Amino acid sequence: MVEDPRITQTREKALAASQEILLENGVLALTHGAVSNATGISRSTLYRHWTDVKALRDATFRRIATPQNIAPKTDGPLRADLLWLLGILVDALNETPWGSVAPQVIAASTSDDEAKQVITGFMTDRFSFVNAVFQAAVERGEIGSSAPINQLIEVAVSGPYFRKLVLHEPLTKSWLEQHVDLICRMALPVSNNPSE
Amino acid sequence: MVEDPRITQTREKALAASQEILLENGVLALTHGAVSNATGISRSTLYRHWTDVKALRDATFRRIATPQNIAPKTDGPLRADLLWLLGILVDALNETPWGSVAPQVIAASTSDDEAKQVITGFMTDRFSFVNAVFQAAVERGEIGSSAPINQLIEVAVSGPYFRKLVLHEPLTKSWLEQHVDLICRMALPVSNNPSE
DNA sequence: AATTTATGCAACAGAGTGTTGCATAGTGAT
DNA sequence: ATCACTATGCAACACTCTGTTGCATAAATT
Repeated sequence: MVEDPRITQTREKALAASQEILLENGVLALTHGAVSNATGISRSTLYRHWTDVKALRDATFRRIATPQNIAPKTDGPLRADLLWLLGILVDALNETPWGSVAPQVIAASTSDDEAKQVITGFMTDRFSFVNAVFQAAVERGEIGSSAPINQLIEVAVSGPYFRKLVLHEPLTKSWLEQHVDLICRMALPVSNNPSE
Repeated sequence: MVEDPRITQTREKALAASQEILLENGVLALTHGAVSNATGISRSTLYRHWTDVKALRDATFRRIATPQNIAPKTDGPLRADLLWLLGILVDALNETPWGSVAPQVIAASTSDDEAKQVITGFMTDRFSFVNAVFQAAVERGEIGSSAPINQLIEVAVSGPYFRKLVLHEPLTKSWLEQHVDLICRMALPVSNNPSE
C-alpha cells in the first residue's frame, strides 16, 4: 500500500522546475505550460497534480517558504543575540530569492487561504526564534519579565521587511544595528535606574 | 490648443471603472475587456490610452494611492498625537480598499518601477506626517533632539502594515495603544530621570 | 501474467492580450 | 458652415494561457 513512486518523482521534478521558474521569471511566468517545457512532463499530467495555476503557485510558495531550523544564539547579551538572528533574516531578504517571492506570497495571502497559511506559518516560525532570544534575556535577568515581548518581536521582524519590500531601501549592517539598538532601548526602558 | 475633452472624459470614466473593478474583483480582473464592458468604451480605445495591462494597473494604483492632505494634530502630548495620526492610518487599512490594494502595489513594486514609485511616494507622504508629529514633540521639549526620529517613523508605520498585510492579525484600538506606548518608550528612553 | 494506475498525446473550447484597417462622429479652426 | 483633424467604435485577426477530455501507452502493484 505504498505510494506509486512515479507520483512523488513527478511532483518533485515539477516543483523543482516551478521554483526555478518562479525565481527566474516571476509569478506570471509560472504556468503549467512552462513547467511542462522545462521538465518534459506533459501538461495534462501537471494539471492532474495541480488542478489550476493557483494550486501550482501555492505549492511552489510552500516549498520555498519551508521553515529552516535555525538554532538561535541565546547566550547573550541581548543586543548581540538579536543582531545575529536578525542578521540571518536580513541576509535571507537580501541574498536569497525570498526577498522577491515574499511580496508575491503576501499579496496572494489577502485572497488565498493557502498563501495566507504559508506566510503566517513562516512568520510564526521566525517569531519563535526571536522569542527564544528574548526569553533567554529574561532568564538571564537582562530584561524584566514584564517587557512587552510580543510587541517587540513584531517590531523586530516587521522593520526589515517593511524597509526592504515597501520602502525599497537597502538593509545595511549599520541600519540593522540602529534597529537593534532601538529594540533594546524598548526592552530596557530605564537605562540607569539607581533605585534598583 | 486645448486638449480634446473626449480624452480626459474617457480617461476619467475608464479609470473610475478600473478602480471599482480592482477593488471589487481584484487585480486579475482588471483587464481592458472588463473596463470596456463596464463603461461601454471600446477595447481598442482603451488600448490607445493604456498600451498594456501593466499600464492600466499602474494608472489605477496611482489613482487609488493618491496622497491625501492630512493636517496632523501636533499640539501634544506625543502619545495623543501619534495615536490620532496612526489611528487614521489604521482606519485606512481596516476600512478602505487600501488594505487589499496595498499588497498588490507592493508586490508589483519589486519588478515595476512605476508601482515602486507609487508605493514609495505614498509612504514618503505618510512619513512626513509622522515626522511633523515628532518634530513638534522635539520643539515642545517633550523628547530630545537626538532621538532617532527616522527610525521611529519607520517602526511606527511598519508595525500596522506588517500586522495587517503579513500576519493578518486585527488592528485593534488596544493593539495600537500598545504600539504607540512602545514608540513613546523609545522616544523617551529614561522615564523618570531626577537629574534633569 | 493480470490488473490497476500514472503518464503522454492530441484535440478542443474559452478567455485574455494586443494589433490592425476602416468607418464614424465629435472637435477646433477658418 | 465647411474644413481638416483626431478620438472613438467596430470587426477581424493571431497568439498565448487555461483547463478539459478521450484514448493509447507504459509502469507499478498484486
